[in-house]
Amino acid sequence: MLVSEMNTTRSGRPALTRPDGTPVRVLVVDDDPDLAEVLSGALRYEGWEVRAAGDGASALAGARELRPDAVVLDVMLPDTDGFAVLRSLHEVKPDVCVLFLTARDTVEDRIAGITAGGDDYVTKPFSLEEVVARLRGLLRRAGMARQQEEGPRMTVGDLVMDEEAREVTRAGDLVELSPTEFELLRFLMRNPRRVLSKAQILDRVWSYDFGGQAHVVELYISYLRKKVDAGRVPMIHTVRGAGYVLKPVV
Amino acid sequence: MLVSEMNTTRSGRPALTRPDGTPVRVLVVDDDPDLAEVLSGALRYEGWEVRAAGDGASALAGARELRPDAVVLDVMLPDTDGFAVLRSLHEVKPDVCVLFLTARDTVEDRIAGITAGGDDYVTKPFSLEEVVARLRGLLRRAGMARQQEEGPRMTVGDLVMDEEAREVTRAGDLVELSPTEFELLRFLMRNPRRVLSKAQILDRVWSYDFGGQAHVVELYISYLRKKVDAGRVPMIHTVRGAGYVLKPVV
DNA sequence: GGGTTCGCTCAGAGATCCCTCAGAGGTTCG
DNA sequence: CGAACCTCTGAGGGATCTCTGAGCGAACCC
Repeated sequence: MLVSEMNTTRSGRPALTRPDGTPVRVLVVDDDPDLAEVLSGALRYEGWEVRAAGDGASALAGARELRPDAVVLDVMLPDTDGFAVLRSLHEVKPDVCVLFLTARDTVEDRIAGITAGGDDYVTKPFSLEEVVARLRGLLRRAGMARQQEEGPRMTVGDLVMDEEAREVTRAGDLVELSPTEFELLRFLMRNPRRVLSKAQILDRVWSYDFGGQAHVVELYISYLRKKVDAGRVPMIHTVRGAGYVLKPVV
Repeated sequence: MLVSEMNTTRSGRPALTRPDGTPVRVLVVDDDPDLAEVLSGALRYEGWEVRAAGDGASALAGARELRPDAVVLDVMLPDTDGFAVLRSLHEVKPDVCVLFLTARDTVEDRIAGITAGGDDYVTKPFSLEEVVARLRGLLRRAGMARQQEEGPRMTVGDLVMDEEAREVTRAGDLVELSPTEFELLRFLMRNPRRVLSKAQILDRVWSYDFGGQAHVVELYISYLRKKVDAGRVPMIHTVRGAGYVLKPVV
């Protein structure tokens, strides 16, 4: 296969593909057009084929047409509730993975049983990294894993992240991270050798409704350095005026 | 056999398979579509091939087509009762295993009749872990046990669980557990080194109609720690903001 | 070299998460 | 019918996490 024919993300990273090498297909269902747009953009950036819908009816129509591998589905929809849509979706395509989006106070309500079938959910407001990570997890477990680097393990130099165990080691030593630190590092590790601006990081790692300053990114980079680079050859580098890079030690 | 051809669960665990290596086939019969959906999802997650039916007639049709190894059968059905279906099922496939779903107040002699035939039952409302465990037990006893790790014994580090004897030992010492504690630990042991969220645990270990808070999970984790980790190197770890992991002591 | 911008780090307030205890209500079993 | 056990709710308290603000140093620009 020619390199030019290879399915890659816009970022140049090899994409998670279907077994036949074609892009993963995802349907996004949310009645907030802005949110649907942001989500679709983020998923396209992963190199996936995306289609959006605003209600249950068009979600079903979209599913019939696209035959998606995964669906990102808001639990609260104008016409029906998510659980009914889930059933119809499984009728259309029994092996589809579903990632539910729920409001924080809906969690205990109708979510019962959803994760039992292997599906998953995230609560609003979420970060795009989290949505992408969960989707990748779902797709991987469902067998959509043609990518070489497959398995829940990610490596940059001597830095290793096991997403399932939520464990990070540097040169074999365990590095304990808070949730935000973990997500930030995951984003950096998924984009090694590539300068990421503070704005980019903020957009991906922090929830979409975060109102604060880009200053937090500096703060969390400093936390990460203390834990990941502590006393070792640094992997996290500042590019003044541009952002940060994670580079494997040569 | 290639690794890629191996029949595995979505969670990556090796699946229980038929003697020829193909997935176990299960028919789910329940007239509540939500429940049938959740059950089917959970069984598919085990790596099994599942088909659902909502009444006795379509159950028979499904059985003729799928030729299932096991049937999960609601005793109360809209058109007939489960026992009539059972008789017809045995005509279609004499060696099929049956797991009955019964209401709490089902007459006792009927239950006695069920278990006499080597089949089993669970009372509603049940937890998915319980259904899956019972099915695995039935299939194992029926000779559907090609999996290496077969036998009713499960081991993580020095922690050993005998599912049939309902006995748990840590480093040889007997650990006495209540029913819920036992099921929680079984779920953890079936997913070692893998962070499980409170929602996941709730969906799997508690009954599908449980309306309470995820707070109970914390409580039961604390009970388990007192019994399993008591005075020893801890195996149960909290991952703040994510869930819990069971890890063998290194 | 001096001023300015940019980035790093410390300190601390407030929020959140998690653990544990105590006890009510239900169930089981003798 | 009573005792033991089990399950769950609620509250308190402690630990951790996240973010703001401020001070300081380094890099950049003239």
